[in-house]
Amino acid sequence: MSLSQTEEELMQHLWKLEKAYMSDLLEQYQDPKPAPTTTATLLKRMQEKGFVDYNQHGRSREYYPLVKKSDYFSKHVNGLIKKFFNNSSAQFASFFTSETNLSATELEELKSIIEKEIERKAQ
Amino acid sequence: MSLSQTEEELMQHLWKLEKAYMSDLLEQYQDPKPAPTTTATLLKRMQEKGFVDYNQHGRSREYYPLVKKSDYFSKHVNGLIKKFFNNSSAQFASFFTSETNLSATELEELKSIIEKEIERKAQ
DNA sequence: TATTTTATTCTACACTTGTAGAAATTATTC
DNA sequence: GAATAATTTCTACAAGTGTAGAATAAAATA
Repeated sequence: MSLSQTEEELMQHLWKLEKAYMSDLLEQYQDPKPAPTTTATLLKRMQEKGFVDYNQHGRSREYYPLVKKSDYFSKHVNGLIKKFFNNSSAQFASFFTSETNLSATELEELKSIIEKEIERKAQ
Repeated sequence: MSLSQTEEELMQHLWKLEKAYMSDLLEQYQDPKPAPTTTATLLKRMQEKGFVDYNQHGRSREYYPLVKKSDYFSKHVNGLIKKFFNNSSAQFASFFTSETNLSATELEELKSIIEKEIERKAQ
């Protein structure tokens, strides 16, 4: 089971806050904010799907994510790579590098990341 | 308007074939293949969404994609970058490099792609 | 030409998603 | 303690999605 668009947006807020009450989550939205009941519905569905849980704190609940943002994200990227590049990360990387508009600085940065990664692999 | 999961799968087949009749598309599926009516419904919806069109060839239609796979893909990646990395491609690239399991060779390859890209940018 | 096959449209239906009001519950404040 | 505010659940409903049968039309074949 995966998150829908709006559920994912809410999840982003929760990841950012790490844990949050309803009111905290509502604050995160730009105007026009969704109705509290809307957010409550989403949280309930997300809980059923196993993406969040909560601790009852007095009258209300402190929600927290059950999946890490990085894991969720990795799954997405890997899905993309699988679907569009026949499961080849290298092909993806190549496409990514030439297609996205990385600045010269960003490219240099990326190059050094890769060099470090090559180092690390060589150990 | 975007493609749903199953529509996207069908689109992949169409991208692969470049143009195709219903029967060609049905062939692309593994067993259990969807009912022809299911595929027909999807094609119709995809046409309404502006992702495919067709040429009437005698009795039936030769479908073709209206959007390029690379464009569609770019949009996806950019969406991901925006959502998960606050719109920083560099941050994404860094994450990508350390998280995916690129082999030493692939890393070297990627490095040289980046070097070429740096060259190109320097012009 | 009559029959079979193939492609398309229409209709349908269950499930998911986006959205939120009504009602119930509980906490807070006057 | 009574009124107000916040939280949650229930209910609801329109769109979108996954899936395909019935009906139709047209083409291929016997």
